[in-house]
Amino acid sequence: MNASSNGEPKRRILVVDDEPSLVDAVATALRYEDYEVEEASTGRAALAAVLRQEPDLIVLDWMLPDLEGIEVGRRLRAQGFKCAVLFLTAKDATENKVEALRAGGDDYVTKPFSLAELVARVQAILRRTGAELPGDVLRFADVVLDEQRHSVSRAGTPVELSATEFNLLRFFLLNPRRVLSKGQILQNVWHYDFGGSTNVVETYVSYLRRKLDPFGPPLIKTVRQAGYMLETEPP
Amino acid sequence: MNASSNGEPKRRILVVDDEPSLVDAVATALRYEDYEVEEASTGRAALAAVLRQEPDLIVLDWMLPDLEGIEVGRRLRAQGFKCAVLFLTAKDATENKVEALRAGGDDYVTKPFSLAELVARVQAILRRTGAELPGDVLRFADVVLDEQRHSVSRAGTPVELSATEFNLLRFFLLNPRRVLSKGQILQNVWHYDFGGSTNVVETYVSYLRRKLDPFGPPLIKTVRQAGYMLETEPP
DNA sequence: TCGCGCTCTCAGGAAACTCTCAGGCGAAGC
DNA sequence: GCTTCGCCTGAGAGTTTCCTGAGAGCGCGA
Repeated sequence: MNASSNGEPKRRILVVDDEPSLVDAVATALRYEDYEVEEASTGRAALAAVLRQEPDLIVLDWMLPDLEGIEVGRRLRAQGFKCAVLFLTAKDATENKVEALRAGGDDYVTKPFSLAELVARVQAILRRTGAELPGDVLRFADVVLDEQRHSVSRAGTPVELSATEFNLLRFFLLNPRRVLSKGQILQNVWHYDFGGSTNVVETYVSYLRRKLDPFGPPLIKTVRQAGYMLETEPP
Repeated sequence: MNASSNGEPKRRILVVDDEPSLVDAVATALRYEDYEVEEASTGRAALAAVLRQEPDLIVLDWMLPDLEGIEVGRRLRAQGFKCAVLFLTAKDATENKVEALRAGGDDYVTKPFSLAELVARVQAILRRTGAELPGDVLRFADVVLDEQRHSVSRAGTPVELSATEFNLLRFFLLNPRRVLSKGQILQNVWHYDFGGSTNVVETYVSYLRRKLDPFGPPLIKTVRQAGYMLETEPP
């Protein structure tokens, strides 16, 4: 599994070490896992890069030409950056490990390390950090609805929906591949106990189709005399 | 610093290992750091203890008499427990480490380990998990809010805020990219239990926008019928 | 007591949204 | 082929929601 196979934005990683070949190897390995990687070779460059890139994680060498890696970590925390830090250290003494972790590092790897282990650690940390990510997310085909952000996108493109449109789509996403009668829809989305014309439903289905279909094949199928159904055409 | 010096409830930790002396040593060290610690010696006992205690973190031996530690971790995840896991493993092969991390464990320590290191790791993990706890500085995009100095700046320029404005912005910064309903905001910023008029919220959002937006793109997006959200426009 | 800043209410206006209506189109049935 | 019926959708009126200027009340320090 890579970092963005499901349409989520790539996670960003900053790699900081003064040895170009090492930075290169690590960056390549991480890019292969589909992360967005930037590189820096000094502590100050790293601080600047963080401001620009806002990475989710920093792979940070313990020994840098200008600032100690640990000092870089401290300054970031002091400025309110919460991103995770994975220290690279050549020293093997427990003392230093403890110091690194206390300084706000989330983990460390002792040089020399295998790329496989480093990548695994990175993934473990990001899985943990991933709290920012999906709230309650509903998906169907290439449609994503995020309840916390009240946002909808299709095929990666954000789509603006009004409140009623949003609720209607939400109801469809909760019942994919099932025919929903207009009565059911009225009851669940409009909270009408009953009565009333079902034309509102038709109108709003029309709105949804107009907003969603430009980005892909039709999603909402009408089943005459029965209702509507969220469905993708079989290829 | 210990776990509850600031009046927060103690964080709970469950220690699982079949070697009593080890459990004892670890538990004692953690209690010394002011965590609330329970102990278990088998996988099944651990599962039962989790149900009872709902710990924030589990220190889990890789090898247990009945269930493999990793299996305990899997079952917990399967049951929806999200608490962090720190594995204790005697095996030193990278393969196994990688497997553990991939299995959803959050970290691991190789036996033999020093208590100092273990405690440091525990604290590092809980610092992450406990991200809810307000740090000293909150940041979103180019907005920085320092709780200690009670100061706010955007794009480097200091911005003067009244107390209510400050608290409102603080609440937004604690919940970035999430829609906050006016009711939620009233409850958390104004501490109104009831559903009075939400016009105050609108007024203060207006104030915040007036003070913050001159320095950059809009930050607080209104989501009609739903609330407000701290967000930056995607470029 | 006065002045000042802060908090909050109120109300007008603008914008967005909801829903109705009616004409048109296509499918199903005769 | 023709009719009937159900569905689609453009237009627009009515309603809701939101924004914001103005100002009253309050507390605090001078």
